[in-house]
Amino acid sequence: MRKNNNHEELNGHKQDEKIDEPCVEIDEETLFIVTQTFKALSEPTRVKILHLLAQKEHSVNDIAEKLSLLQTTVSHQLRFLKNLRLVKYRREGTTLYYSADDDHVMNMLQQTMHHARHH
Amino acid sequence: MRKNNNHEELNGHKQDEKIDEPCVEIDEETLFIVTQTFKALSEPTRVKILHLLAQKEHSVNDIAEKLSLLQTTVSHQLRFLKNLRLVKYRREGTTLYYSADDDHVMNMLQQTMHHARHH
DNA sequence: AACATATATTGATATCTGTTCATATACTAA
DNA sequence: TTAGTATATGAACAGATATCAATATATGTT
Repeated sequence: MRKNNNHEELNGHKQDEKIDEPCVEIDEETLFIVTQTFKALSEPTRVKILHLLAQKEHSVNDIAEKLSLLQTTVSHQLRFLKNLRLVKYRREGTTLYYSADDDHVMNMLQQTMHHARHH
Repeated sequence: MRKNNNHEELNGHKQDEKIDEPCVEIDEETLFIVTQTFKALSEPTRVKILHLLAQKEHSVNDIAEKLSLLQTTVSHQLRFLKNLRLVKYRREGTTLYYSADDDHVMNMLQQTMHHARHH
């Protein structure tokens, strides 16, 4: 593999207009965000977690128990999702309640699951 | 990793209704299709290829040249996309012209790119 | 037939990544 | 403070995978 996966170089070449035609070249920043977003939805564990959070907020342990996963596994995946701002959390004592935080992505997930179920 | 990635066991437990509520458990087949679909969109090379095919059909070599990729790399990714029925091709002599073949996925890609460009 | 072109396939390799284990941190209560 | 609970972090391992190089296949032309 020879990919440029470091998100650091987000230099500000913003003066060129972002035309929204499909024939336009994809700038690196857009490409990174898009691929990362889809990557979040490309793993069973993360999809299960997001699907659970689509109903209502859950604590880390709740998620781990409901999905039969280790607490540490859930925590790792939640960090991934939180870095992408797909989930957020609120604290209550020592418990963190996570919930979905990106309507566009959650809608895509529901839509695609529906699409997959009906062939 | 301990995942069940083989798509073979698609046993027919179809008698239970496919309710379309978010609180329903995800069956393994749906989960597999959904994650594979998103995986297709989770890599820069494949996104670039699909974005190119969003405009019009292209031959393998055209794609390779336009994206500065090796022919063999493009061929590999096209096979991946074709297995998921995201692209199709027509033959003209020795040349294969590939084109997009899944409106839902192509719309998702365009939508998400648009979404990413505007924060 | 031989040759040229376009694409596919196979194998090797390096990189990536999801999970696990061990441990650390954060908060609460006594 | 100490103990207990909930969560996060870091290292390491194993499995997955994107790319590359070499080769094979397929089609068309002469």
